[in-house]
Amino acid sequence: MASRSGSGSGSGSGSRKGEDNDDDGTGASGVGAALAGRMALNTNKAGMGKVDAEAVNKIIMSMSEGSRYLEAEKERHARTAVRIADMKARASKIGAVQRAGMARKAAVMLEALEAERELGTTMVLVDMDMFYAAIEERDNPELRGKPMAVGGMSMISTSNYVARQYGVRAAMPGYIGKALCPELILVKSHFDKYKAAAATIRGILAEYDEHVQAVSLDEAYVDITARVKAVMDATGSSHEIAAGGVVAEMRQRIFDATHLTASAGTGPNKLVAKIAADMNKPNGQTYVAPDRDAVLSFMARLPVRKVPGIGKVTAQVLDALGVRTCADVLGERRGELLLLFSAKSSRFFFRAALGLGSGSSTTTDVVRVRKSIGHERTFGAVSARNQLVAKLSSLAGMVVRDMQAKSLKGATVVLKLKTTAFKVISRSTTLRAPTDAFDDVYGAAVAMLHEELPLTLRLMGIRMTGLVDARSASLRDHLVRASAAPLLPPLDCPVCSAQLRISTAAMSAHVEACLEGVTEDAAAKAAAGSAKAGPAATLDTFFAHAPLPHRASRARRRKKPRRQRKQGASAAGQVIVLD
Amino acid sequence: MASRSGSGSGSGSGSRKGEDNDDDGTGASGVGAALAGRMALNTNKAGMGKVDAEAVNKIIMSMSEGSRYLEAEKERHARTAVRIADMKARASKIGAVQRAGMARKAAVMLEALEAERELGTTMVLVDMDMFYAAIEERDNPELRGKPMAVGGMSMISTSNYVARQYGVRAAMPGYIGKALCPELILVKSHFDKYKAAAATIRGILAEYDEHVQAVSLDEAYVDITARVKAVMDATGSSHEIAAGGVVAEMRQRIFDATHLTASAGTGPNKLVAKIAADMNKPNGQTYVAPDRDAVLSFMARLPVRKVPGIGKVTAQVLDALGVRTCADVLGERRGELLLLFSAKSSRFFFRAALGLGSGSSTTTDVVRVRKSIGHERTFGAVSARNQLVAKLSSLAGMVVRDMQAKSLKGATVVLKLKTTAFKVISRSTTLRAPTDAFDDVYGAAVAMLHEELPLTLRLMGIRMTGLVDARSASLRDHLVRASAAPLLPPLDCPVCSAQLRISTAAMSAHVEACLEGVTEDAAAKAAAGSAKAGPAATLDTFFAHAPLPHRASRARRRKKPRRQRKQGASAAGQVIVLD
DNA sequence: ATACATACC
DNA sequence: TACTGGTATGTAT
DNA sequence: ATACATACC
DNA sequence: TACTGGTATGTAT
Repeated sequence: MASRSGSGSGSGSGSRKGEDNDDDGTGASGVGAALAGRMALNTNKAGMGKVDAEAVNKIIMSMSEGSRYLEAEKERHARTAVRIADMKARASKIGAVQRAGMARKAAVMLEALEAERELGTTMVLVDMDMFYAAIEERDNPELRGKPMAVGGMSMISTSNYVARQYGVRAAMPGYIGKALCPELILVKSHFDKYKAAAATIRGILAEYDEHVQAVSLDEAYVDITARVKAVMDATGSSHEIAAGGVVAEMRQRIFDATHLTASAGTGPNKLVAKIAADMNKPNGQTYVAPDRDAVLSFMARLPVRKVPGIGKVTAQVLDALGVRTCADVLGERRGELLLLFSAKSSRFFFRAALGLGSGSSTTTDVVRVRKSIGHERTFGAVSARNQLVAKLSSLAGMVVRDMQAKSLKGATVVLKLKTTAFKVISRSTTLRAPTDAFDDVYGAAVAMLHEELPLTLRLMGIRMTGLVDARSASLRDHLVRASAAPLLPPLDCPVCSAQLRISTAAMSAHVEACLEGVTEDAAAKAAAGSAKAGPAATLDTFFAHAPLPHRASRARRRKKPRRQRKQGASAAGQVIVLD
Repeated sequence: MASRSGSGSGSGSGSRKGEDNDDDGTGASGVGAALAGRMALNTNKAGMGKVDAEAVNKIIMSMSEGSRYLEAEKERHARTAVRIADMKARASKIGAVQRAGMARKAAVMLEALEAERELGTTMVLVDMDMFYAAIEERDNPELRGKPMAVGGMSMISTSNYVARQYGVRAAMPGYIGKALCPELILVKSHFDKYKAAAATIRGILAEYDEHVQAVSLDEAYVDITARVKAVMDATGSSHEIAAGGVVAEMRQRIFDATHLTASAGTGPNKLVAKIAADMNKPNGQTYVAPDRDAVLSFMARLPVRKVPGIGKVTAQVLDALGVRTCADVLGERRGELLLLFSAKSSRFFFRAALGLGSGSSTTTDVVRVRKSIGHERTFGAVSARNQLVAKLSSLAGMVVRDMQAKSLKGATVVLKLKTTAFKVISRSTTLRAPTDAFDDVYGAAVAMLHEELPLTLRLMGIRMTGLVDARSASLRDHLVRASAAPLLPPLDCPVCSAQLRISTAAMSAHVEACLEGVTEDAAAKAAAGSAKAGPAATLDTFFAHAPLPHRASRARRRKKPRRQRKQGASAAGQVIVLD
């Protein structure tokens, strides 16, 4: 249930900045209040100290009154309510014996997890303060001290701390911001400047850790283990002093280079570092010692909502079970968690509550591989087929351009639609072979769109998944086509060029074998290709440090339409995929 | 990849008996020989000591020459070959570092598994010797000493030990048996007698363990833990002596009551007991002490093929990796297994190689719940729609009758087809709600069949899955319809005028069938059949000891056809299912 | 494979 | 007037 | 959810 | 002449 995003999921243009995007309940009660809470802001956040939450929520609700957006929100809220009710019902049915048994089982699991604890790493999360807004203020001093946000009337990316006093924050529509604070200045975004600053910052961070992991333009993880050790060895100072000094130095250097402030968190893994960074904002730093007790007491009082991966829905569900803090996760209710959530979710909760981080032993070994590429656009209500098709063509063009720029092909075309009632629909088609051709992508998308129309839409998107390296794909492609062919004509081996009249099964075995002998060759070609491809034209905050050669994923075959899957067309020669 | 059937999967009418149904390779080499090996018999089995494997295989192959069956076998063999080649290729790519790392990981896993070992139970598998054949010999002494098998020209269920000398064994077509041994006597089966004997035997076994678990008519697990302990306490004898005495007594009592001999295996769990029972056949017993070393040395030299759940395909794949015995599983290759197989499969291999049994702590706590009910029939080549539809109606009648007799309803109708080329096709439809109504089952099946025709078939089957208790289902049904089915109008069949509240797909199938004049007929037949067919009308060897109250599984909703899933029809009120 | 929900910035 | 865009992942079917 | 392969008796 | 029938489970898509 909880979604766990790994180290580097990220942000494209228009992304909102993280320091104030919250949404939890206020202290109010009742259904209406609960919904208000769902939409409203959290006063616990940086820069929100003096906000009158009730007044702000009242304005937000009045602005949304009767809107399609609010109606859709209510729908979602109703579903969460049903889900919570169901879970509570299940919880109430748990007998004392079962409860005790599960609590014991949870204790055993927790012990096993504890054994995985590693404290040898010193990780820092550096998080730029109100990044976009800070850059705009820096470059236009007139803005300082005034309520300001980067974005437009439809959506705000980041707000400065003055604006936050009024309840104006990221992911809020500009017109609501204006309602909250009529003097609010909305500044258009300047991504080139943000990217330039981000590059400067990364350059500095890379001096501390060549594998610095950028999460977004304004956030990055830096492994300072070696650096801290060197300082300790040289100065004889404690770990805390050494780490504190290194982080302070990093922040100072960033400021000197960019005139932007950063906050930072230091801990034995990314999870702790990330949470710590949130505790002393803006322009501050927090340290958690690489010590079991220090980590546990740091986590204990933490609301689960602060754990990255536990969002508003999961936090609400947990709250309904009486679980609010990480200590609660490890306490009396631990057995229920095991019983009521999936194995993955409960394990994730337990790991987080123990402050254990994401699992993989070292941080530098995780090679991020892009898994999808897509674009989506919001527009005014459109029903006309020809208009929608035109927009789709434009989206397909963007996606194809990005795939080609990255030498990737995609196997599955995902069409995303959002109706004017804010209902989101997704449809997907898996192609016979991965493609980067406009006609394939556009054709599949249009076909799916036509299946759904008539609709009145406010958004469409196209995304490609099942990405493979374009060059290795063409080889594999051949293989797949050959092996899926119904009858058996003479076949050419795409690798050694031999023409063989053998069964398709034998042929695919042959090609596999040939492929083994050619791998280095292909890899070399791939390397050459990527060298000249150069830095991508697209905004590329994600995976900024993922090595180029793309791990080819399993080739996929398109399910043949049933009509064709007749007796004659035996399944001979299919490529059997191993588990 | 390996399929793990639990404690009690079983046998229906025409089931072959287990003691000689093997199929592994002989010592021959080369592609042809490998295929021969795939089809041929294993001379390692009970009663096959003097068989000239090569001669037998030659005859078998010559009988099958050019048959559709053999062609289909070759196809399957080719796929396994590709799969093995692919796995070997993957294995060859494993670097030394990765190999060492995985071997270490495997060692850790093995240690964890070892911690789960339980030795407190004494389990026996009682396996009747050549059960059906023994009963026929018993009741017709003329057959003794002559080569004989129960079955017909198309299929043999069991053969006696004389016939096995000729290579005649279970799961072999009778005409091949005749070719191997022209004097072979084929005796028709008499299931009433077999069932009567089985009931007598179970009655005896139940005196030792009231929860005796019947696997099939001729096999059962008996937990004699308490009995053995009582004997030890009373006589002061060792565990081995006490257990040996109890098992010998059981076998003697079975013989006294039925004049049939049994073999038995004794061990600390079902896995060990089952394998042990195979080691001293016929009319013998084998004991494995409840001691870690005893179990490990018992398993060590065992070919993996002897592990229940590792069949001929998995054994071949393992063999290609150099894994033949359970010791091999735990040896140098253990890292590769972890890398090359799914987590479930490798864990299963490891557990088995350690002699650990199926996992659940005690044996008596596992309540077997039937998960599907179905029927299938082989017939001569048929292409005609009306004939196929008529057969389907008959199958639907059988399935519906069985569901009603057991007070079950099924959510999903699975149609199974086998072409005259032995290609197996399955199609399934999940209904709006679980049903036990003929029209629903038949309608869905016919609709799917029509989607596939034209085909020339040799078999059809219908199976229902997603079973729920019929009474609780009707409640749930209401719930599901109320929340998930926005509009489900009653439809009138324009042919028979019946007003049916079924899906449109089912309806159109119904109409088609009506047009062909099948439905009323079939429905009438089915009704008549179910009326006079008592609860015991079906052969019921499976789950003989499963308590009646059926655990209701999650209700399912049928995917609405896309046309209906439009903007207006919001998803409000759906039942949200928790994880 | 497909559809959708959740989460992050 | 007016509630983003890009990506990953979990879960159910 | 759907399709198919493997396995057992 | 001629290669079953009933059930469970794993895996991929």
